[in-house]
Amino acid sequence: MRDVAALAGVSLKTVSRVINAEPAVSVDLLARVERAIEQLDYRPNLTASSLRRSDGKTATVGLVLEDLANPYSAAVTRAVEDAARPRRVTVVAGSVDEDPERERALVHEFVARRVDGLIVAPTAADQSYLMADRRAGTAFVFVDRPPNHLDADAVVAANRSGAVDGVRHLIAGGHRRIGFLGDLATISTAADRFAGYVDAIERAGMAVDASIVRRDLRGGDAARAAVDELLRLADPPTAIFAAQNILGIGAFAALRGLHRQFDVALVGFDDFP
Amino acid sequence: MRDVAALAGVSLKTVSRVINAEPAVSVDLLARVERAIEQLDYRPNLTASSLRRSDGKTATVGLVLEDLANPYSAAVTRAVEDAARPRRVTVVAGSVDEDPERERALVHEFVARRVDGLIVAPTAADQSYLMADRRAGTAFVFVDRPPNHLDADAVVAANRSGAVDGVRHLIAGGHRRIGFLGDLATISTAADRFAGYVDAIERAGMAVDASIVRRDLRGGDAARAAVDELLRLADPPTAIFAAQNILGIGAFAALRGLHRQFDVALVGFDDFP
DNA sequence: GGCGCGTCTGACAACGTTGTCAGCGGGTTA
DNA sequence: TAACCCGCTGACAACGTTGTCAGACGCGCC
Repeated sequence: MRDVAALAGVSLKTVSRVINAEPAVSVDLLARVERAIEQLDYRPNLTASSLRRSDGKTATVGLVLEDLANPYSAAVTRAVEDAARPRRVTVVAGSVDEDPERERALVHEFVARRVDGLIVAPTAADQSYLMADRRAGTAFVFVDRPPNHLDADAVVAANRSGAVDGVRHLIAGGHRRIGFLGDLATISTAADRFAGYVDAIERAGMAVDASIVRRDLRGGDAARAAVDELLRLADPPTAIFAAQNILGIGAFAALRGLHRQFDVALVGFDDFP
Repeated sequence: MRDVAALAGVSLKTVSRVINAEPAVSVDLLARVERAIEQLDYRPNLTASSLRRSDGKTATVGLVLEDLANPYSAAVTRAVEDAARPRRVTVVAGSVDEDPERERALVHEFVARRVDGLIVAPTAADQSYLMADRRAGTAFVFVDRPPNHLDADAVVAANRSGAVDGVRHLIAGGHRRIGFLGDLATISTAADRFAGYVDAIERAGMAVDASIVRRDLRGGDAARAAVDELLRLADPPTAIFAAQNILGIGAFAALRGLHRQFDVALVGFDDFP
């Protein structure tokens, strides 16, 4: 900026005014400054600018998600980007991989970069550690799962009622033995979906059979193995409710591998292409 | 930081030394400062720090990709994050959506934030506009497609030979009429893959039949419609080569919709779950 | 001619941090 | 005893920008 001011023969402040499109600049100087900027390929330094600015805003939001490569996190990232773009806000993102330590580290890294707000899919059992940061001015919103021990806004799916609907659909199709595949029981969404499964089964006057329930499955391969196992039981399920997208993909692959994709019903929570 | 220094009864510089783990601090002061940091919930300001630092590094890389929600971009984002994490580097990312204007805007936004380097999947027909930024110290690497009119490193797939392999596989399966589905012909990877298709067909002593070639397809729905059309031809293809993941997904859906998934062969470039 | 007002411009300090350098005290060497 | 070095500490300037304020100039009015 100094060079631009020198080349245009004006003060630093005038260059700053041009860059921020402040009105009080004569057309003459405006043109001179713009030419100098062009000539020198000057690029404003946003970090310096947000340091000095009175509101201290960095026009950045942080995204702390499960795994940027998984379709759900990717969709959230993209949706946040679309909301941020017209507001000229930039998105920084990181993956937690269900590691509470990593969640804290990411949050603190983003706070150190002074993001204006943070969108977090919580993994840790306790988010009260964010209290201090919130007091210091960082905004927090949670997504996918509600925070624990912290009162804050959260955007979550209708986990329980969604699972009820899915299982009812299978019951309506005449199924009486419906297997369940679920993620880690400690994850609140997984717990809610399982509760919905139990609900639907019991309200249909049936009992949950633990032998065809597989919880704490991590990843598609685990789901695949679980389905292989369920179908080898003496009294195998005729339908499967997969309570998460990756598990649904794994279950589908298993059924295809066994050429059973047309006679074993499959309903999956979440979506995938 | 000022408050921490005051509470610990030391100078700003000493606090700075503690934060940056510089060795020349007595254990006594170290403990006092750490206690003060703890007590005040002090969080260092990385933007101010990188402004002052001699190397001017921000420990940030920018990712300019096609669409953060698409599996390819998501996988790249995640891979970059995994490489960045151990180096304590943060990732900022944005979607271009094949819009050259957007590519420039994103790059300039990231440069204004003084990212240390940029990883770009180029869309614009000309990347020479980056010359000035590169001179100014930003590092550039390209991914998925090579840059145009700019000499820089790029990481790309074996587009041509990969397409040759895919089509040969179909030929080896006895297919003589192989349909082609391709993305915008202006995209270099799409052009290369089409060239590979032509190569394989011709080297097998056959001729490319333009009536079963569909290029410039955007998105799964377009691929679906194209397959519907191809299979209604008087002399329909017995196999389809889909030169991109989204197109492959669309083609697969179309075949299933027509219950032809077991008699029309399908090979797709790229991968998806 | 003097005054007030509005428009434009620049000098200066400040944002939160780190690089540089000088100073202090105490031990070691010639 | 003098000279020197080493470990530790803080004062100060600087990074690139913007907020504040004061000044210069032109214009219209009394």
